[in-house]
Amino acid sequence: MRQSTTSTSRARGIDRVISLCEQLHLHREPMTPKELMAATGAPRSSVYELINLLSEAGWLETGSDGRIFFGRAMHYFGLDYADHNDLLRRARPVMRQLSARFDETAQLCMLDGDKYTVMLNENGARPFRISSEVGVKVPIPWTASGRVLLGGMSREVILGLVPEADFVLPSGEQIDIDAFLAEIEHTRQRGYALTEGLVDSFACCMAVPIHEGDTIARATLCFTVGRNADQARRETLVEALREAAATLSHGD
Amino acid sequence: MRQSTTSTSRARGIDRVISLCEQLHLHREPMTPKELMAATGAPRSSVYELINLLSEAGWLETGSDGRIFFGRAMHYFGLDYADHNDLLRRARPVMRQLSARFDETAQLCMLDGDKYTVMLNENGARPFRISSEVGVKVPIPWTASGRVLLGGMSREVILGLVPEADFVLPSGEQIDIDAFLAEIEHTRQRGYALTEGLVDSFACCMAVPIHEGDTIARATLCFTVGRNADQARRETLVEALREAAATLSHGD
DNA sequence: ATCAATCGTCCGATATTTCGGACTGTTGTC
DNA sequence: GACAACAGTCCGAAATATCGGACGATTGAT
Repeated sequence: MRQSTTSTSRARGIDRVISLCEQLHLHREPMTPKELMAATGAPRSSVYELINLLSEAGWLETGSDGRIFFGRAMHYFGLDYADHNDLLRRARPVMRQLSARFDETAQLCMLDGDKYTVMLNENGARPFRISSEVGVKVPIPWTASGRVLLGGMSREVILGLVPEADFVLPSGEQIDIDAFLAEIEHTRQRGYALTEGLVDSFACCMAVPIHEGDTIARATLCFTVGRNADQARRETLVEALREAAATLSHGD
Repeated sequence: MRQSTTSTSRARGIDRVISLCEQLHLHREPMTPKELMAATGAPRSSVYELINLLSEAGWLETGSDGRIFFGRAMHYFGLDYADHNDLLRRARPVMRQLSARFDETAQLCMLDGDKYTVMLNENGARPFRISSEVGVKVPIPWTASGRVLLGGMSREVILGLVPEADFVLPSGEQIDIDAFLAEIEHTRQRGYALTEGLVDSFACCMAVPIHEGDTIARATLCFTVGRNADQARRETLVEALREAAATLSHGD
């Protein structure tokens, strides 16, 4: 996505549309026109005009409480995307099956800019589970997927790719770069990544790479710390993950 | 969606964005810039500028063949819509289960303007099946859902709501209004709609209403003509549909 | 190698859109 | 009931984006 501090004044109207939609997405909740004004920095009359234009096209809808959110058209467009993205389409049943087999959450993540993004999330039926919303973006070093990505990269490339701020965990803890590099190397040799209690103290994720063209994607299994703890079980999980990833990797 | 013959000259830039996305959705396939120029009627440089702006924001993506299609951002927005739409969210598991139980296609349709639109489509596992893409729009009189909708409406209201052209079936056959009204009345008394070989000679659909606020929605089961033919089986299907619809209907 | 056709980018005059603010209708307070 | 605050619409001067066309890059044919 585009920086919110877009200084360019080119195509302001369209920038407004884009930033309005991004704000809606970020809030993940319907917003009032007032909130949209504040969030986008657009003047009142412009926001209203935008809302009207986009509502007419079905891009936005106004709820019974007067709040604005995405409309049907976005549903259609989003499904068009998911249908046409080869990897996503093929991955859905695979990830669903993976999730069902172990009754844990299976995810497909893709790199989007300098953040990992959850593109598919299939939950197990377990009453308490680790789960994310599709579209959630997470700094590379926080994720198991990211550790797989960085495997084999030089220190310089890694430091260039990852924004400094992303080495600080949500807990406030600073990731030690040297220890991190060592862990990445370990991950690379092992062939899969494992994180425990990193983003959240209860989350445990395993990730393996998917190779498909230039797309940088990872398949992960997520569960709560403590589950699937013994080594044999973990081997089984990793093996299943690898198999899934192999199915999805393009043979070219 | 908005008429393609929008004569208003207000906010042309945004109109262009809207029409570009609508064209992509209509074609259901990635398009070249050239095709987009032709489809939207926008000048060459404008199309390129649009593509660049929207690509930068992740709204569009360029495939390896140079064709343009929706990008990741649309996926996020679409899922936001589906997550926030109460009915859709609750309906997904219900329709999935309905589909699984009979191994037929279950759909949730909503009225969008004067057309019925498929909002959820869960396929049975059967190798040959009746199915639609989410987002497909169908004239009211062609659908079982539409017959449920019109139940109880006066002749005048119905003729005002349904565009004249929609009384002509894909086969070219003209629907006789009087027979149609009689059938609607029959449908209303029976409590569910049944269409056989209407839109397509092999499609058979059953629909029941879902009551939830002002949203006009229907649950349907679709299968090929000839299947589920005997009366007892149909009763079972209808009963299950009614149950699903009751689950989804809001108790207010 | 040359040429033609196509693809994509860039630029600036001009036709268009934006946005401050006035206006109307609605809601809530005293 | 009077008033204030708010929500949404509308307008036109001023600020801006649009699009014709020129340009360079790339491809393909001869």
